[in-house]
Amino acid sequence: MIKFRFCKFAQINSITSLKSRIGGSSKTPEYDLYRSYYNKTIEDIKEQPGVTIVKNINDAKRVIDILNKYKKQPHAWDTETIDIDVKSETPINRGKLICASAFAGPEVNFGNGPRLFIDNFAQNSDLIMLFKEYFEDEKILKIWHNYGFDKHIFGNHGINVKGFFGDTMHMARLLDPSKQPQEYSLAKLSLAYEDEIKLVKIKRMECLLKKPNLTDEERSSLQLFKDHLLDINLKTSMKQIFGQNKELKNGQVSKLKVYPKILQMHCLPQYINQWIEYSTLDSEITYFLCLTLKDLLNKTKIFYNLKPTDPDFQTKKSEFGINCLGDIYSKYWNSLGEILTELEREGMQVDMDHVKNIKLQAEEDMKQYEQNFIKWVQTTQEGDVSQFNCSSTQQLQQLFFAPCKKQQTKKTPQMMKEEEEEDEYLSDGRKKSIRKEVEDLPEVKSFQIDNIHQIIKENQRTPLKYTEMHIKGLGIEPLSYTPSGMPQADYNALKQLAGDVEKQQYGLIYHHFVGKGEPQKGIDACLAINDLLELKSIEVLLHTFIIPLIELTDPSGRIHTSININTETGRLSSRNPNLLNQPALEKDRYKIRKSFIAKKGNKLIVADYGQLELRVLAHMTKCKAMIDAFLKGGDFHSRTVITMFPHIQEEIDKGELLIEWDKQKGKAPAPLVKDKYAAERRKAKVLNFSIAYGKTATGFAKDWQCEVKEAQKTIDAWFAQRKEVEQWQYNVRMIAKNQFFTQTLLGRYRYLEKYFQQQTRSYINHGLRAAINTPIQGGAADIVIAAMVKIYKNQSLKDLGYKLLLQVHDELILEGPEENAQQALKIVKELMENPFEIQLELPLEVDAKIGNNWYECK
DNA sequence: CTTAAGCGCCAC
DNA sequence: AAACGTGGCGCTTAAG
Repeated sequence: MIKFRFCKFAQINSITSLKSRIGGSSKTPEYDLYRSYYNKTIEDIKEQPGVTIVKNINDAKRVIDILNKYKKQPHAWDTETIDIDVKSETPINRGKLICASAFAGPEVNFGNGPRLFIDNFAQNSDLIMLFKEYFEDEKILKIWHNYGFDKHIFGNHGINVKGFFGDTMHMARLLDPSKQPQEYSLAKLSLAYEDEIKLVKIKRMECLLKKPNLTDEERSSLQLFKDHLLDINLKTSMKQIFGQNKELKNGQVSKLKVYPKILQMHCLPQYINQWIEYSTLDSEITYFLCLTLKDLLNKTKIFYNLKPTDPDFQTKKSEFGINCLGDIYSKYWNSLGEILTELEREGMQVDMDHVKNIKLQAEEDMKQYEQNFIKWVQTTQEGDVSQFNCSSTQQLQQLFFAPCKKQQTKKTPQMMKEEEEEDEYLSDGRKKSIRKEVEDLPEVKSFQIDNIHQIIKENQRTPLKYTEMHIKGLGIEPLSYTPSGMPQADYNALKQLAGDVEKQQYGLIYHHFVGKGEPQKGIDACLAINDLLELKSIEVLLHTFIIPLIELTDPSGRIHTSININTETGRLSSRNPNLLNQPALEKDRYKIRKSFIAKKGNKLIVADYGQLELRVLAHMTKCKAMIDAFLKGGDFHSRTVITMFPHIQEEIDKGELLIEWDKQKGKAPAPLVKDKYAAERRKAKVLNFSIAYGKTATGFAKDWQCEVKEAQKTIDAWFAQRKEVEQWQYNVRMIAKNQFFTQTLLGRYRYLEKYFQQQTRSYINHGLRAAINTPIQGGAADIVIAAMVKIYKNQSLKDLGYKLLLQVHDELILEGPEENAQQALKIVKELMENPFEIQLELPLEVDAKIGNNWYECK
């Protein structure tokens, strides 16, 4: 092999010399360099047995004919991309394809065998466009791993991929949602299901070899596959194949691993063969993994609400007409896979003027609070602390609670696991830390700060970049401790220090200063901490919501979050940015939800399920009291209150108290529960929500600031009328303990071995809480997913121009033409209230609103 | 420069 | 013996 053919090339042959071009423009000198070199590389590629390489138009045309010839069977695809940082960026309008690989079955011979590699770089950079018609043919089914990503990348090339057969990541999630998130990578799954995949491969081969009308082409493909590919079952990670230990200047080898850039692997002769092997293996594994997972999903039967002792255990279908996980996939999750990509691409329109406005406002508001607080901190310190960082937890811990001893921490299951594990190394060669031991806080601790005054230390000529700031602790008794044993400096703790400043009920720090005979200082401290709390709350809004919104909105003014199915309960999650945790209305001081708007001429429809999880609980437990309360309607928590307190029930019976009153009918003839018994109602509400989470008396006592006994009495009062819930929870816990799983409304499984294998109480308790929570939370997710599928498939909504934009756990957001809003709203409500063919034990209620922005619709 | 841990906080 | 379930993510700090 001729290396360094061009002199100038030496500079990019070294892995480290090339600065990351990821996310950059492809019209750069570096790219040109790759292009010029690549022409030669691609000509010199060694043909690998079993792999067909497409490197010109003629190859492409020939291969497309073959793909079309096998259009009756699904084809697995995978892509490799540049110009995108996959960790932090949406692939929408970002990222380009440099090659694609396919596998359509071991018998499908693309010329040199069943693995297909399509080049799409340099002189071939539009080769993929020849496949446009193929990809857009919805009759030809394609298999993907993490479909959303590839679909968007193709979208960037103007190819609207259709014919979605399945996503192996979603299949694996459905089959077993209880793994760590990183365990769903193609590499990890191929390892986890290695044995099953091998069997599927062999069976497939046997079946194909028996095929009566096998062509010569097919026979030779099968032979190539058998000789060269059949035994390759595991995908090695890119890091493993291409990672090298960095060479230090002194010639030693560092533990630091370095990796070539994607383009280097694609373009440099020393990588290209391995690169092609690596890329084509991806689609081949996706193909067999899909067959394997489909099989496993179909084999995983669902017998919900049936005990093994029931006579029809083996034969009875679930009430939803679902026999196995495979049915859930084909009925709901397959569509969901397609729906999520559409939500992502559609995105939400952002009112940039509003966001920029509130950004300025927030920054302005923060200034004064920050000044006030730091000014106060300065009064407690001898040295200069003008650079005190209010966002630093450590500095706050030091300021308030030092000196203090760290609390002895109990070993968490996580720590026990870490102790057992062998040393793990991080990608940069560092040993993965085994949870650092924290130390006691000294009275004075120093922190590194920017040397803004350009102070020059003794024995130094120039000012160093950093200098030190010393913080002397006030020595307040810590109120609570973090898991690592440090004093907690969260909202709760700081609030207790400050007290209620408005009401002049000063908090613990006031008493601290009073003890020292300085009450005025105490008041000042409370005021300062109060300002700090204000500052922190604004900071959170600014940094978690406002700034990311500005940074991540695309040039056309829409924001595209990426939506994942990656929770253990089957809920969705959202990233870049997370749009599912927008501040609740009460906390949204800058009305951030007003930033999410409908396009001009459009309206948003926001449709919420009312008390969805409680309804799922009522349905699954068949709890009479709860179902009854829901059927009667009105304020559910008020209804809960009256069943818990007999004297309140009496007042209702006598007509001295009302559950609800329509204000349009004038003044209420009697007081309402939510007014007269506001405190009780609040408790009932918390109970209603928290019991599903498995919260205990101790937890309630802490929240309500009462004795555990009293909390237990309230809980008992709740359960007294809801015996079915108690019984159901008992049953579910028993199944969890004995069989290590729990099931959602639709019968999806969540496996709990990991909680019960560890024999620590904390882990087991966690498992038991997860067991009773998952059916409810996951059941609610099942309902919303079913509703999304119904909405997506509804022709009337399509005709009205309404499209789904987002799901927020129990809420769906759609956008469409203003003139059709009322009509669409009716349909959406109807579909959401009837997500299944069957009716539940109680109706589902949906509250839907029309508005110009998300705020208006709430 | 990078990565990761720890903390804290947002939602349902 | 623990004490409320499911997530994403920004910031600080430490370390290679």
